[in-house]
Amino acid sequence: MERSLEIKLKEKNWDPRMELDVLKWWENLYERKASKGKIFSIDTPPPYPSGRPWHIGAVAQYAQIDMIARYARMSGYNVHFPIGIDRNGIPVERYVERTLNVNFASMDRRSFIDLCSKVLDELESEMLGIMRRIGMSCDFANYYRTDSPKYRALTQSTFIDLFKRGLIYESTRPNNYCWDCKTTIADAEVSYQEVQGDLVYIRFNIHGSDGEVVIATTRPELLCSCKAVIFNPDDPRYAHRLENKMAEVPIYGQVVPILPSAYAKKDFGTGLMMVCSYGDHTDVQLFRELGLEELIAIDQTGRMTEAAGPLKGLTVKEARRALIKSLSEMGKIEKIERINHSVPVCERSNTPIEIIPMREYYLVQTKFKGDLLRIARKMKFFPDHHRQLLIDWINSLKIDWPISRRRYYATEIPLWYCKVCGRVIVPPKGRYYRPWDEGPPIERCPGCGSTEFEGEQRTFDTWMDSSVSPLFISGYHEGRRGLFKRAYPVTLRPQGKDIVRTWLYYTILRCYQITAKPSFRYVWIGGLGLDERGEKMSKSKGNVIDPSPIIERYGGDAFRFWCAQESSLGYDFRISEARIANASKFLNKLWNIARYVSQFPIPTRVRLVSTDAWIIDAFSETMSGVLEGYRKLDFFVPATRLRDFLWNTFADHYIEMTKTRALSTSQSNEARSAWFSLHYCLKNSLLLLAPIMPFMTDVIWRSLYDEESIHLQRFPRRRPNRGLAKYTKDIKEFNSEIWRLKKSMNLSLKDPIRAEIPRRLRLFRRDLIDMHNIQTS
RNA sequence: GGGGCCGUGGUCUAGUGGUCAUGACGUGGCCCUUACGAGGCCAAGGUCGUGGGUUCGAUUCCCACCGGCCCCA
Repeated sequence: MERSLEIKLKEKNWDPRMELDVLKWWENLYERKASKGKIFSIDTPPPYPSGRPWHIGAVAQYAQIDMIARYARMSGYNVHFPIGIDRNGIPVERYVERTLNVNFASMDRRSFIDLCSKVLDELESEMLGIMRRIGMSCDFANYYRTDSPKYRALTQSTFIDLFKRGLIYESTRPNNYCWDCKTTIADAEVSYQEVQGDLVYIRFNIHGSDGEVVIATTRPELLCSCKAVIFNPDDPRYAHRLENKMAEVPIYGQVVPILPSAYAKKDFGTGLMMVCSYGDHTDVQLFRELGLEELIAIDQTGRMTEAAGPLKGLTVKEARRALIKSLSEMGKIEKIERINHSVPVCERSNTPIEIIPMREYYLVQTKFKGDLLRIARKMKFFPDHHRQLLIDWINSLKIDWPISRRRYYATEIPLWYCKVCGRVIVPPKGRYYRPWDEGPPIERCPGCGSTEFEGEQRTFDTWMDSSVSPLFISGYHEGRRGLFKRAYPVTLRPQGKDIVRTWLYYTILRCYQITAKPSFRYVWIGGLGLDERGEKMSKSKGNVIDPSPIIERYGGDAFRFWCAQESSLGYDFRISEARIANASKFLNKLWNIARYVSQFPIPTRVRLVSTDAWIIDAFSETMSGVLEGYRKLDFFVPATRLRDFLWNTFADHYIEMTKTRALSTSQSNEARSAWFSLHYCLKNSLLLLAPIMPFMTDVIWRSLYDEESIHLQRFPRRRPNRGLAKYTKDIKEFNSEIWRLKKSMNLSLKDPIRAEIPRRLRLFRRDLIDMHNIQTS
């Protein structure tokens, strides 16, 4: 039989538009061959549609999560890869307020909810479109929404359970309050911003004497709520001298104790600190410890209260300015310093938060710290060192989790109150309740028999919803005997390191409270996508990159390959179009390697020529590194190892060394051995690259090797090693040497040259002679 | 103030207690070489942040410092 010289891959270059046909061909792919293996379930992060464009770093993370799913499938697991969209909470409300110029508080609740829902639908479909386009293999047909009645019913059911078990309580205590969002927020939702501010040095008279003390503060407007002054007991300036003394607060005139406390920082300001309700968390702590009586200086609109006397009705900023003016007129200001300090802000609106006592519901969490630390140590982390992020956060918890919010687009707290006796009505779990819009599930109050009820107006912190995603995806709400029994704990939680203290922490807490088990076996923590200079992307900085045009230009595979080879697991990575463009060159290289190989028949039985045995060994060596990288769920390793092998060894050296044999028209063993090895390396490389570059590998695979998709195949196993990989370096050096020599002699690469083949490379003598057209003596 | 990560040719990035430290981009030169010019070959370019210590030997381990990023208070 004469070998046909036909190249099976017709297109000279890989065109990303070819991916669109592949997408169509893939429809219902995994239904064709359901795996019977063990369940590998992935708690895919439900992305939050909070605006356009979607963060390109997030898209990169989803691409990597898809690689995990594909790797697990090709390793024989029965992969559960759901996809949901997180639609609850403040971000969308703020997006609606901003883009449509409305305010939730001054709108009909139902209309506002409709607006949010509509906006979410639009943003959601764009995100789903991008996910499909980059080749994600999650279960799009059954995608879920966290604002669906089914999901919200689950959130409410878990709340009802915990409420009955006494893990939920209502209490009035100082809380982070954002007057801009008009709601309480949890510590996890507070971030810090470095700002310039005035450090005001205020003179206080010492009561009953002529002496005075100077106190530095950045919050002079809180003077009215000052209830104590503290100094550090180790501070020689004040110890003994100020003990048992009282201070007179300027303007307001209250006389307050001067007390020793380790909270006073000796080197800040004058070392004296005024304790007010409430400037920061230290104040909260001190009021509690010293048993001081709080005075509310700032109200829920961010304005000064009655207690502030002449400042009443002013905003915090106005009050600060006005107070400084009065103090200085009275000669009570020693000096004002400009300083940089960090202020706590609401992470949604960037507004400085105020600490205001509010009545809110709390979920008990502090007494679970020990259990959660145990779980954190038990779960396997990829990479391991990111476990510390979780442990540090758990250790830093000091108060229970405030879970009620005064917003609209969120899951409702499913409670009613009897208007007469105030009894709390808890509904049976199982369905979705909206107490602001519907009556309670009972006719009469079991306490007093009244028929008048009031529905709870507040909603949940959105993390109350997100934190039960492992229960939702494993079918907890459909009964504990079916899927749930096999699919929980969930195998893997993949997510970004920026939401360890929220999503990861809250999930572990909530699922432990409900199931008494860890929610995951493995936790995979990805790094953050930064801009090309290594800075965080943000709309205000103007350095965001829209993923859509980039993916359209370079294709899903190029995008995926880029993000796999961009940085190691868990480390932040930089994003720039130039680097994506560069990564895409490898696709073209692989395509052309495959084109070249595609012209040869695929022999089954051959006696390997030593050059061919060498490349198979070199490939085996690459493969073991690749598989190890996959086991660590770190795609940097497989991507870079395979790129390096295919480009810098297989194409540059092996293909060139074997062209004479491979392209001969004979059916000799020498030719067939080369064909076998060319196909062997290509075929197995395709399998190993399939999770990273699902489009092109499948196109090549189906053109050359099989009618069925590459994604329904198993990963290759290692071959026995003949120990020839050690020659790789020598071969490359020898080839370089000859190329350099020819260049220095001004010869073309085809021209004959006189040279000796080193003894070390005698196994490859024939091929080296043919490759370089060497004339030996 | 505490914690984490990082500092490698102009830029970005691997990596290792031990021969000439990886690769990419960029730069310069050469090349129609039976897949690939989105390519091939060759070349220039580095005191592996600074200082000290452990060691026969450190870019790698330890300490301090400087610088960057992130998180927490």
